[in-house]
Amino acid sequence: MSALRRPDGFSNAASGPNWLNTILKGDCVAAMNRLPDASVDIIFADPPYNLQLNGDLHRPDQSKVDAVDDAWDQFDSFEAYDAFTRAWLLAARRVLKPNGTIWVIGSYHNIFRVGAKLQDLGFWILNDIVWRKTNPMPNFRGRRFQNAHETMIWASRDEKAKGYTFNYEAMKAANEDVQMRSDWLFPICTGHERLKDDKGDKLHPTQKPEALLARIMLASSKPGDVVLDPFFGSGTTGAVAKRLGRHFVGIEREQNYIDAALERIEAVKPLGTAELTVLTGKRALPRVAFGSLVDTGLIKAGAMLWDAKRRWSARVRADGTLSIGDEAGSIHKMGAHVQGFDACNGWTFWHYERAGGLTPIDELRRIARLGMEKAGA
Amino acid sequence: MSALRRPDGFSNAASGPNWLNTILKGDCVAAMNRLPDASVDIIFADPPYNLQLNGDLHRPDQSKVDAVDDAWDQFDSFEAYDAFTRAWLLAARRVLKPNGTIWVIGSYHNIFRVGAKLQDLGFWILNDIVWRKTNPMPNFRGRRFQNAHETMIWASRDEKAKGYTFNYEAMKAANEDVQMRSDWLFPICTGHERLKDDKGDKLHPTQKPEALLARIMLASSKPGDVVLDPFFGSGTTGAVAKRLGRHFVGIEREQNYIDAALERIEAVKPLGTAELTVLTGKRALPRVAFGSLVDTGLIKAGAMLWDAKRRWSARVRADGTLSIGDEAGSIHKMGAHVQGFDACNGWTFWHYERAGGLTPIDELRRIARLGMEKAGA
DNA sequence: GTGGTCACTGAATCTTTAC
DNA sequence: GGTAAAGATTCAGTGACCA
Repeated sequence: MSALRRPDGFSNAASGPNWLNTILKGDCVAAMNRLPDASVDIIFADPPYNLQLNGDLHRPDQSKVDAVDDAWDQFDSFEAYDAFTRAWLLAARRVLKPNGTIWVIGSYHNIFRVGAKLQDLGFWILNDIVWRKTNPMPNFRGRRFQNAHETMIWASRDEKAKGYTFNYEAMKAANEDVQMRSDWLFPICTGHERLKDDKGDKLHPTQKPEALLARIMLASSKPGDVVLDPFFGSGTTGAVAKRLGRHFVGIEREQNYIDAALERIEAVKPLGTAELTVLTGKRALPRVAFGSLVDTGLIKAGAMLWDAKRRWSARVRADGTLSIGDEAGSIHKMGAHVQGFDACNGWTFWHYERAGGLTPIDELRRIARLGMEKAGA
Repeated sequence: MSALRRPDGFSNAASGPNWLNTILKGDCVAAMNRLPDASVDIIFADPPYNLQLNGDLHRPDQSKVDAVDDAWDQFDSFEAYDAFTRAWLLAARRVLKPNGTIWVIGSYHNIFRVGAKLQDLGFWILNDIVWRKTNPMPNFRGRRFQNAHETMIWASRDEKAKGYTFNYEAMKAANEDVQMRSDWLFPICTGHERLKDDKGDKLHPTQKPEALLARIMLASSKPGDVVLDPFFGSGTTGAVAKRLGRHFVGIEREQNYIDAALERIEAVKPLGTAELTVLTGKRALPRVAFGSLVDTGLIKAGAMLWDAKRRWSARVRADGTLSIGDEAGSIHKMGAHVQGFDACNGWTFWHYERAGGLTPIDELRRIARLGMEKAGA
């Protein structure tokens, strides 16, 4: 294992496998093949886009656009690009945990090929996410629409993997309490965040903004998770992972990018547990069994419950089930039963009498949780 | 040709081929195969998204694909969808004019496969456009991001086809005078625009908003162009085409959709010629040789020209070239020369003295064009 | 410090016509 | 077909420098 020095500041510096929080040098497929099966929680991949640029492009002021013409972005054909994509996706799939997810970013030049190959290999697309750029480069010749976005695909390892991490509440809380949409707005990476070389030019042609990676990790990983980036480049994934209390594994071929990324990551200060808790949003609320409400006396065995319009009623039994005539079952089952539905949230369907009106039993659950907090549970 | 009755209100009702402004009933590949080569200007296609093959899909040989519950595994399903996509894209490519363009809309379920196949068949992607929905359906389970957009691919027939229509200036003017971006914001189709069946339910599951089609046609077609929609459905393409002075050809298999679309299109009132006039830029104006300004006396041989800041000057020669010291050449060449650039627009770079100030020689070109108009040239 | 000007820059599949 | 010439074209920033 050609693990490089591990940057400072990781709590597990002395523990964990030797490839954790390091940058592996070399080809991404070969490097991934040296990692164990099912060893990473999420993968962020920013593969070559295969831009297929022709000649030079000049701005109206005659200055030349600094194009991405690096050798690593050159492919002979779509077939060659597809073969490359298939190879690294296969390697990535093996190292991904069964409930892990993968993110791939691209533009219209490559993203359709990547998406099709993801599906071919059995990955299951969860969302396509549009990164809308606040400040994209214009279309200088006025021959197309301004290319103002890039596309990310978020996919689970396979269709049956339902246990992937999605911090729904955290995303909602971060989005003014409405669901986070599939279109995200961020500036491109400029200013001081953009790494520069000795001459003051951009170090890497396609450095991604940290805000983008932060949202990805906050949405789809937990503190302590391992994030793999097979096209590590300037190390944005590693920097954000360290700040957010995740572990990273980077793979990169070029030594100058590795050096810059290590230095960058070492300078990152991890957030404290308290700050991370805030970012993670609402903690998962403790589950409350309806029966425990009976046990603790919040509601008494024998009490009557109604739906909001008093069309149906049920009696609370000592074991925490409801009975209606001869039938009995959980609050959910019985709510579904009377309505003729397959499913029902009994907490919001059933109500109890209080001060002459009806109150959802969810209120009792809330009270029960307050009691659990006080108890330090 | 199984052309149906042509809706009223088309100026060419008595002329044009018999398939113009009609809906062809049947399979889209078979129907397109009955149209002539290179006969349509743009194609808008909203193919089935459904990868479960529930009866909507046919193989290229017209045999029906078995429904979902059968032994078709995922890979076979994707293969069948790819074959279907390839078949209709090939047929579409033949009927598209050399400088025509195609729009395909889809979601993450199918758009990656469609995009890859477009590239495989030689189409050249110009943009991918994101339709951001103002009012998307929420994600009810809270297990993914709200799927708040759909993706459109805009492609020319092949890489070398540079003569496609793109009304850049009109799009820019419609967007607060900055160039139109690749992310568009529109509501989904609801309210009175949404066609209803006898029971008041939505007639078609995926009726697209007219605003979306309007932007597509205003951006990439001219009045009088022919717009083909091989998955016509409720006829949004036809309705918008008629309103915007374009011709349509629709293909649809289900008679109830055809009936509804015909009725809908007949009710549309076309806009007048004046309202349809498209803002054009300098590209559309007649060319003027600088020498002709000298010939007509708008500027005199021997006159001096300066750049806007009077850093450089040049002398007009009788043949319409400029001289600076020993060097001479066109207004463009000399403008580039003094600045050390490869290229320069001499019309806006060089200025002449008027009323004590400097005016671009482009003003003289404008005057010359006015004279050409009066002369009826 | 403040404000104004100017130079520079970003994953880019970026022209049209005449000869 | 190719080559050469004409001529059309940019948005949201950041940062340096100067008054």
